[in-house]
Amino acid sequence: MTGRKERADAARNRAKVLAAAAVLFADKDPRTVTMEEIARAAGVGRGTLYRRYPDPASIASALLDEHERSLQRELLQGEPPLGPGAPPGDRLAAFYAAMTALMERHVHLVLGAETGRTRFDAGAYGFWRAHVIALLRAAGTPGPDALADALLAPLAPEVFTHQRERGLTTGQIAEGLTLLAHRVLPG
Amino acid sequence: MTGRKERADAARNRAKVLAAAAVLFADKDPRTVTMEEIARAAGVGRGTLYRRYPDPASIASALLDEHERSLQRELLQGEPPLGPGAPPGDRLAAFYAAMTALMERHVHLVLGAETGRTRFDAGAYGFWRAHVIALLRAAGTPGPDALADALLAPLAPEVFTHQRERGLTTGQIAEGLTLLAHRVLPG
DNA sequence: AATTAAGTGGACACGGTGTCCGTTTAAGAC
DNA sequence: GTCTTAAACGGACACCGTGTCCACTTAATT
Repeated sequence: MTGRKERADAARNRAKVLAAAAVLFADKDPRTVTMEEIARAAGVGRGTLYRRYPDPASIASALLDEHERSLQRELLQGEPPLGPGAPPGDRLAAFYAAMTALMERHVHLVLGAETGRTRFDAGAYGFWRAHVIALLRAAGTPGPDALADALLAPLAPEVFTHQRERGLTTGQIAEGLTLLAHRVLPG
Repeated sequence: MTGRKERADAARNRAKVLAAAAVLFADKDPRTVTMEEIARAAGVGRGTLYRRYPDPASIASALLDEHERSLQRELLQGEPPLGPGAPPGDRLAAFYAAMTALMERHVHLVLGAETGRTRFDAGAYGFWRAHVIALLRAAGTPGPDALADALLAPLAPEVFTHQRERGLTTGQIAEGLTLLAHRVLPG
């Protein structure tokens, strides 16, 4: 994945950076974490940081990557209702539940990974989108392209954060989305 | 609204600022418009700008205000299906259509008005939220609090922009939301 | 041990922020 | 019309983050 050979000092610094960044994203408002800050916390020069990552968002993405890939694998090859086999409505509900759970643990990173609209340009969004479109098609829903973005919108980290701050529990949020899934894709 | 008497020069500058800002928000990426830039374009000192507005978002909000209030009036007292009298599903669909139309004309400003999560703190969001909750209650939908935010999420300006850039027309977006409205609130 | 290419980190120029305060100017009193 | 005063103005200032550049260091190779 990362061009074959990595020098020992480079690997050491990459680890330091990721570890330091993980702490920062968790401790402060993830949107205010700066490159300078990460460099300082990691004990690394600014230039070194920029060599690998263009901005804080890409560092958060690197930290998030593993978790997202894991969920993507389950969607493609896992057990129903998350994986193939269950009716579309159930699969959508399961997807919502999984994403909610992922957010519960990693909102910091998702917030840090998204500077404004970055959300849609990231590879992950394309994956979720394709998945939802497939479910809509399987249910014969008209205009799946437009609907898919609408159905993914509630998963924006800002929405999740806002709901939690309003006093809603993760469970309540997931229940709301389950209802949504089953009304949109009855079955 | 603004403490009764405003001095002539103050009023003149306020007008200059709003006019200049309107142009800037329309011409460039609204999220990159800076206070310095607005001050320069308006031919006004930085201090003068800060006297009234704390940041570019508040200026965009000021420009947007009139349009939002107008829609709010229609929701409360206008003709059905936007105003009271129609079944909840139809009213939600009409609300979606109206918001989509408003975005079509003023995405620039909505994008400029929202720095990250500001969306939820703004007064307008509370209004939309209360409206949607009322519709959900009227239809006897369980857990309206959690669902309301989910149903409003597709109206985030970033989502709209993304959809337009993907090639969807405003009409297709509105159709998708209409379908969503009627599936969530059948009637 | 010598070579070399990758990696490092700090300095630099730039641009935006928000505040502070000496100066200007409109509005009301007489 | 002048005077007074408080509001409004605008530029300077100190600060912080950005992204680049390049002289230096260090790991890997022969």
